Amino acid sequence: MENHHQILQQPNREFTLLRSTDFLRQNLNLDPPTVNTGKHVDPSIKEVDFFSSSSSPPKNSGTYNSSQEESRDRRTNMAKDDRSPTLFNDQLVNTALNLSPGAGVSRSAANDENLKTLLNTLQRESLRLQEENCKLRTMLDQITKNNYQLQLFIALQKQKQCQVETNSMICGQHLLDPRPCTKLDAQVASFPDDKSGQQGDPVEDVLEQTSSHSWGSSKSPTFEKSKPSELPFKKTRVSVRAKSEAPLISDGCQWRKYGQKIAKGNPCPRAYYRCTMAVGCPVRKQVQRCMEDKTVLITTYEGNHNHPLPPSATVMANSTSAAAAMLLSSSCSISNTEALSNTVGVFSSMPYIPMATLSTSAPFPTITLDMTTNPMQLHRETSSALTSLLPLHATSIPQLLGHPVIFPHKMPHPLGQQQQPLFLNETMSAAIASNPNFTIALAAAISSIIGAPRGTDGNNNNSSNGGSHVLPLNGASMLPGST
DNA sequence: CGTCTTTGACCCGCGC
DNA sequence: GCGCGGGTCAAAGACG
Repeated sequence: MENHHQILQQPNREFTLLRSTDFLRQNLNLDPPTVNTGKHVDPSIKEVDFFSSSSSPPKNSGTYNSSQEESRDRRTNMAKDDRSPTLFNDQLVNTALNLSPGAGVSRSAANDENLKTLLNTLQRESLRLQEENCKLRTMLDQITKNNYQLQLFIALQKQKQCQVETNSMICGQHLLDPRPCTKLDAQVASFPDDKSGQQGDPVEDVLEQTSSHSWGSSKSPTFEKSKPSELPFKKTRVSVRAKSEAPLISDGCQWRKYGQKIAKGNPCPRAYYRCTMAVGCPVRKQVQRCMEDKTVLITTYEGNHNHPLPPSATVMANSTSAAAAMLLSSSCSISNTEALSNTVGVFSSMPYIPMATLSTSAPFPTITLDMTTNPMQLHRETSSALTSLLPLHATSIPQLLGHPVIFPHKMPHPLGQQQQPLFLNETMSAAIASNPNFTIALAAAISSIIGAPRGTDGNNNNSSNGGSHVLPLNGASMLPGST
């Protein structure tokens, strides 16, 4: 744009342009100053507008005699696509207008004809490039999406293969009671045939069942009450344990504190937060310090967001939702220790997968993701190393898991500084949120739970005994137990 | 002045 | 039925 102004501000060139206007109007079948819309357009303004912006191409497109309709359509599409607004300008400025003093644009019809031809050609070329750019963007998005889906599929296939091998080795030791194939299994099996996720992603379909639910209070008028049998995740929670000196870990969402209580058995107060990124968002969280280690912050989430999230918040939400989705397997049980332990191999190459504990002793089933037991502690000194180990693939995760994403990653935090109390917390949340392996691990863990054969040898513990089992997300050994 | 936090009161479920 | 504990509400104050 500045180039245009600079050019236009030079007296000689401005003169030339005005002359060119006369010619275009008189000899090139241009409409008179009254454009198609009937509005009167100042000729000089029309000239400036002709070179001004790609987002507002000249209304008077009389220069495109041969392909006027086609060009108009293209310009319309181009105007809608404001993602690459500079291409059109650059083409015109840098190439079309040979306005160097030596060029000597004259009033001759031949030169103006050349100018017209050049403009026409370059207009078409720029439009073609616009379209190519659009296509390439679409392709890139698709490739990114497929890449992550492929990662997940490979992980699941590896896990399944190991599981089959293990089952063949230990079939004499375990009584197999194959659980009826679930939706997740079926969809994972057909995963390669799932083109562009149109048929629904396996994890997404599971997560869709984790519909919005209340924190558990029957008072809340916002949330529709339904029977637990209808909403299996109605009162499931995902708890994240992380070391943090700050009173609140930043997870990319906007929270409003609505209460605080001194819970019995813990002198540290428990704070209650509600998501305020959208009206009526049912997601709530509790934040409380661990009584044994006050540097450990326990954040418990419940519910699914009903609005788009920034990438970090999206993956965080998806991760916790995926953890909650494990509870979908309440009809399943985990007894095949070896089979589940095979997931260790799947995740062994992952830089950092937190330990996940499923507790059924609490009033509500709770998945606890322990970020404190990892040798790589989340300190300021190690934050850079940590983030370097955690690729920022946040944009690909939500596509898989069905949550729309508005913001690209590596953008300024949309919530401002208030929600970023410490760099440590931002790093911590980024560690959770930006790690696609974490989500892969959770998704694979879901599959391992559902895919694992049900033991009937009496070793199973049901939920009534209040037991818990540790999912081998970090290579830890699997404790016997079930939900 | 609008937004957010604090905090006491209230409601509800559950166990006895 | 009563008491306890968890969770939520809402008025008041703090803050930018």
